Amino acid sequence: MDQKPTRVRIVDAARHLMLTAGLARTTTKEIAKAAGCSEAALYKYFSSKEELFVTVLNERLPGLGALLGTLAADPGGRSVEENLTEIARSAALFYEQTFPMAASLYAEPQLKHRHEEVMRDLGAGPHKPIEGLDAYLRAEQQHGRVAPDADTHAAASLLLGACVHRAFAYEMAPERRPPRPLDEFAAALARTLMAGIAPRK
Amino acid sequence: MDQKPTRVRIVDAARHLMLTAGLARTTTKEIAKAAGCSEAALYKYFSSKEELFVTVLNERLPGLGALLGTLAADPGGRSVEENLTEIARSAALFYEQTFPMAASLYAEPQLKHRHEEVMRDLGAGPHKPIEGLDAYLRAEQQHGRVAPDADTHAAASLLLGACVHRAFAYEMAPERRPPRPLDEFAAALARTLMAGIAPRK
DNA sequence: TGTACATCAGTGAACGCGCGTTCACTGATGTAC
DNA sequence: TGTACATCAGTGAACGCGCGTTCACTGATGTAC
Repeated sequence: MDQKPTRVRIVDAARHLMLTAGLARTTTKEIAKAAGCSEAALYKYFSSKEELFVTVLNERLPGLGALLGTLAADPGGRSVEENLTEIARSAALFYEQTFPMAASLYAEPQLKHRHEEVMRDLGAGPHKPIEGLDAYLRAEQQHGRVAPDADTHAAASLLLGACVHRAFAYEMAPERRPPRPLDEFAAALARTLMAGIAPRK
Repeated sequence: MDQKPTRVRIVDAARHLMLTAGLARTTTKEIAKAAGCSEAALYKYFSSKEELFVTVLNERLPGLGALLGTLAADPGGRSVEENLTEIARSAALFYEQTFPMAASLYAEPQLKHRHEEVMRDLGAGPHKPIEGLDAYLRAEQQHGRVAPDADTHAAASLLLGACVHRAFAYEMAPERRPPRPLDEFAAALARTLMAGIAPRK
């Protein structure tokens, strides 16, 4: 059982600390300790701590785009409401993981700005899932499974917004659990939203 | 034109820096400079920097509860959709102001934890607006202006979530403006949501 | 009124500490002959 | 095969810096007699 390469262990350690300890407590010393190497070793692979952070953000943050893109191309055999439930579930899990780290960036405007530049060049960003869901809903509109006069952008904002809010309000406050389990929450959002955008019979 | 008391100038300066410069760049030196006093003066009024921060968070963050409480007690002469539009407008403005500062706390778990304790003792917190809006919607349900089988909690999560998400995705990224102006956004959310929870005729 | 003292908001300069970063170095592995 | 050298991942110890905090002090104002 030989170890992973040092570079990988460093990025993993940094990511783990950023998620659990908060950006401010993620120091070079702590990263090195968690990665099992010296602080000096960090600088063999990254020119600065900021570059290491940007690497973590770009290499190790999961994307939400895949699921949304797939659905827009092929809605599958399920109803719109079932798809929306699944999207809400995935989005809530995604934001639970991602949100604390993204939020941290508001404390370090310089780091946030560098991250945003990279995101923009990649065509990514927090507005992308909205656009993806919007595209999916418009595709369903074409198929007549969503009312022709429905505001798909508003609907996308509502659904994903509720998932972000859940992460914002209830994560990292371990003593206060969300009032509803994830599955029930996702289903309720999809049902409530669907009632507003379903085609009139 | 005599000045405001030093304590007030310190808290104002700290708040302003937290909002504009980010938590990590809000140092005692910068606060003192902005308040026009010495760093030592900070310690005449606050026992530590953290206490100053907690003071700012508790004394100077606006609340969203007031509007929601008023509406629950007295829906006024307007339609539910009009009220929801107004709520969405207020909430979006509120989160635009508040969100960057609240998000900063994710970088400093210790500070975040202290803030949460105070919030809990005050009975406040980010889940409260949801509960307030939920209460308002249930009141409207009593009056027959919201469908009896509507999921009011899901509806509240959707509306306020979309407002948080707007702040999250588009604030502090000055080059990328939100795709829709605030008024239009708020109206679209209210209309889309209302279609789902209005009583069936 | 003048005088002696108490109070108190605020300061300048220094403090120790932990941070990100650098530097000269080591020891293992590969390679040429 | 042995020997001399090159390469390279990684290190221990130190560096300067900026941070939050403290301390002895000042100078203005209030108060007792």
